[in-house]
Amino acid sequence: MSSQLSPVPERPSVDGLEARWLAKWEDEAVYRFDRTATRERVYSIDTPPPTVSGSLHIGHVFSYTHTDLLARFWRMRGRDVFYPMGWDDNGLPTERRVENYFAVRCDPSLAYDPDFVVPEPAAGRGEKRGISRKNFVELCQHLTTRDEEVFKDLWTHLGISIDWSLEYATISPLAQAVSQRAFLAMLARGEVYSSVAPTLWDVDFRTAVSQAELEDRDRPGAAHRVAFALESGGVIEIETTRPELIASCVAIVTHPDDERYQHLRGTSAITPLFAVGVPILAHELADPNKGTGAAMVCTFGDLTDVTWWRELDLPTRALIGRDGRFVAADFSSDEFPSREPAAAQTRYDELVGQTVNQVRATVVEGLAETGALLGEPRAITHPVKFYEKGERPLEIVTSRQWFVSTLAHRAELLARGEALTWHPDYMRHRYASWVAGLNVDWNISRQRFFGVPFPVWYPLDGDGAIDYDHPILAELDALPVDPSSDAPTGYDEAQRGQPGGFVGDPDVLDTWATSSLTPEIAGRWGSDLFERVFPMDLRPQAHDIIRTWLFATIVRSHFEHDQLPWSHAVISGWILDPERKKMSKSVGNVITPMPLLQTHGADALRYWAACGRPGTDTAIDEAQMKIGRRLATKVLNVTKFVLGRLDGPTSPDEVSEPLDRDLLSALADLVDEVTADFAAYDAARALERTEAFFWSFCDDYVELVKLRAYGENEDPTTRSARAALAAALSTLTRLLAPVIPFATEEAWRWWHEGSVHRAAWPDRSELTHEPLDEPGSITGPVGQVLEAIRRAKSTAKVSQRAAVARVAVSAPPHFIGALAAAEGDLAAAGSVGAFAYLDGDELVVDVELADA
RNA sequence: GGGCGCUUAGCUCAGUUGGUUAGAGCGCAGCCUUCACACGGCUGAGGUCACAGGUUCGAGUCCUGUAGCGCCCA
Repeated sequence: MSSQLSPVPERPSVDGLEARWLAKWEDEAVYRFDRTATRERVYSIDTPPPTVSGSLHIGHVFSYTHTDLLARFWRMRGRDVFYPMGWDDNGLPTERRVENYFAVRCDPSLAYDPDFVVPEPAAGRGEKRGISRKNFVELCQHLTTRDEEVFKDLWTHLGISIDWSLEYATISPLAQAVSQRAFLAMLARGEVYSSVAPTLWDVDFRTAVSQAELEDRDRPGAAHRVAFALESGGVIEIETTRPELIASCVAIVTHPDDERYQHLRGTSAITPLFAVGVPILAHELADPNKGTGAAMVCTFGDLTDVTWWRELDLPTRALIGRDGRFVAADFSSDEFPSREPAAAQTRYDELVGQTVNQVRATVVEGLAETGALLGEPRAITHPVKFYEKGERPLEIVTSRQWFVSTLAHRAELLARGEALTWHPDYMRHRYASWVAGLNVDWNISRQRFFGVPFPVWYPLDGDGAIDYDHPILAELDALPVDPSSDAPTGYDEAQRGQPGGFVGDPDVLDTWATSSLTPEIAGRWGSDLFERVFPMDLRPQAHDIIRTWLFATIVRSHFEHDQLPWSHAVISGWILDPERKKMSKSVGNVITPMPLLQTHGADALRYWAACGRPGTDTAIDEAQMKIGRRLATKVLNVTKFVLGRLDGPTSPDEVSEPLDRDLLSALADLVDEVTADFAAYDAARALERTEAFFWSFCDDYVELVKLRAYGENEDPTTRSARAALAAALSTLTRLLAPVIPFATEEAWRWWHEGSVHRAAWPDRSELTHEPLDEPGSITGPVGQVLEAIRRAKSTAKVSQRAAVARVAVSAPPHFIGALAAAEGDLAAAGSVGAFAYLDGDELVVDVELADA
């Protein structure tokens, strides 16, 4: 049997432990989920699938370690831990990475090239080669598969206790089937709808984006004051930052209480340059203090225009096309009812095909020439909406999109957020304010390529026109489908695009519309596994994706399962660089984890991460990693020492000496506290306590009992010391195991068969019968006097081994009693010849060194 | 504009429901080559708890306000 134990090396080291134990864990399937476990026994984690096309940075180490600490705790507590890992590979970030990496772009008009070879990585910023959609998707698959290996390698080396047999990817056929099934279920229940509507649009990526993907950026702009002629004579002045949209103006609005414009309400104005009549209306959102208090409503300059357009039931005069350039318009039509159609047309035709900036310059010039521009444009800085990954301001383009109905369910979604347990608790406000601020339904259509297709086709009528009102839905057992290559049931592929035939929905789903289903994907929705793991226990994630991933997952679970997808959300902070600046690619301060891992070791990095409080941003700190490494080394060394003292098995029942019993009583309290900390999702606090106890165990207790533990094995005081050392070491090793899994495993296997990571979490019942007194009532006073003896030697600049002739202690009786109970140990540890005790209120220790 | 955090030793941070003299680690200084560990150990110095009021027998902790930093939402 002892051959199962791992040998204690001459000089223990933390170097090289990773390689040994990773292989062994894999071999022994230490982290394998037991699929037969019932829900009560399971602890399930909805792991964040990282976007593998993004760069791997130290922040990943941080947050994923936090989750692993909890996984390891619950596993040792006897729960069957469901801890899968997935990759969020579908979506625009991957497309962009593939485009840049290989210098290609997707051209859906091209035919598939079956002989296509994966190109060499592109060197510079050359012209991008067009390739077919299918070839492009294959290239995305190729690169993500490779990127995933890099991430997997990091998790593995960090000792993240994932069950790799549960790996998933959001572009996999499984995920596609789940996503399509969930979409169809929402459609059947009326929670998703398609409509032609004003949509936030990125003109570079040429796709719609959702509210969750917006960000405001401060941009320089100019307020132009423009005079509109009134039909009744005179003018009304408006102020706008987007004069280029005057041709799409549909109304002027003022605040209902704004008395300056009371008399004009209900009358009409004439747009400059294009001479289109527009009504002057009232709306709450018109700010009397902004500009002149009168604003022009265009279709569409911003989201407020959309609100005005909808609520005031205004016509549509859309001019900006999907590429961000102005499209043709007919100024003699009902859509653009110009009073001077010929002049307007001439003026406008000049603008067609131009970009927003070009049109603005031309229009401002025209306004100036005609005298409609009042004064010089006033330079301002104002927030402009951007797609978070985009480079040009978003436009609003009218197009057909699929929407998930969120606004109508706002109150229920807020209630879900209330019911969720947040760590830290204040993060719930992020969710609440996001949900409260929703102003459009969730647009899930993306006009892109590498994603999950909508499982939908549309019939074509006899003229070849698309009938959007009667979509043909995929059948459940056919999922996943790709409507661009699969024909719907009842149709033949030859009918694609033919009158009387069909067309596939050309769009793909928003990435979040699939990754919001990670519980269903990882849990194999529809199989028995799902019932064993759902709803999950834990959602760990960073705070920047509360409005996307967390929100979207709640939405889906609310609709699909009428419950929360998990009971706890642990929100991790960000990693800052050593100067406490946020890491970002553009600043160039991103730190990659692998070199740090190689320098300091996995346990060291994990220790640093474990010190970070939930939700708190943490600066990268190599000094802290060194401390972690030292802790790991100490575990090895103290274990080597204790094992060197043991002679055969021990039992806590042999712990008879007061000092030893007191140590275990204090340790029993520690176990309770640390267990409570972990159960409250505060691993940092658990570590802090454990670490403090561990060092005091090494520095004081071990030093005190060292000599006694050397004694004859038959001596009860020797056996007491040995049994206490063994019990304490076993307990502390297990308490530290989640944080430093490699060193604890190494030390544990020197005297245990099987993994510490499958060992039972400590319980106070292992350690103690009845405490003699308040825990610490002996180790405390003994420690204080030991410290005084050391101080005396340190002050006298002599070795700690130097002999002490006499120690006189003046203290209250209970203190003296504690010392007397451990006098032998204290004498041995301090090389003290004699003790003298005096009654006193204050502690006074007088140390008389022996002559040298 | 609304909201949420943060501000404690040179640095990074603990400090749960108010309760002796405010803690830890790092760094710094001094000492000790000790038979588990020099990738170590021992000891020490170091703080007006951002600021101003208030509640209380008592405030780092509770309340109000101010300032600075960060973030979320609009």
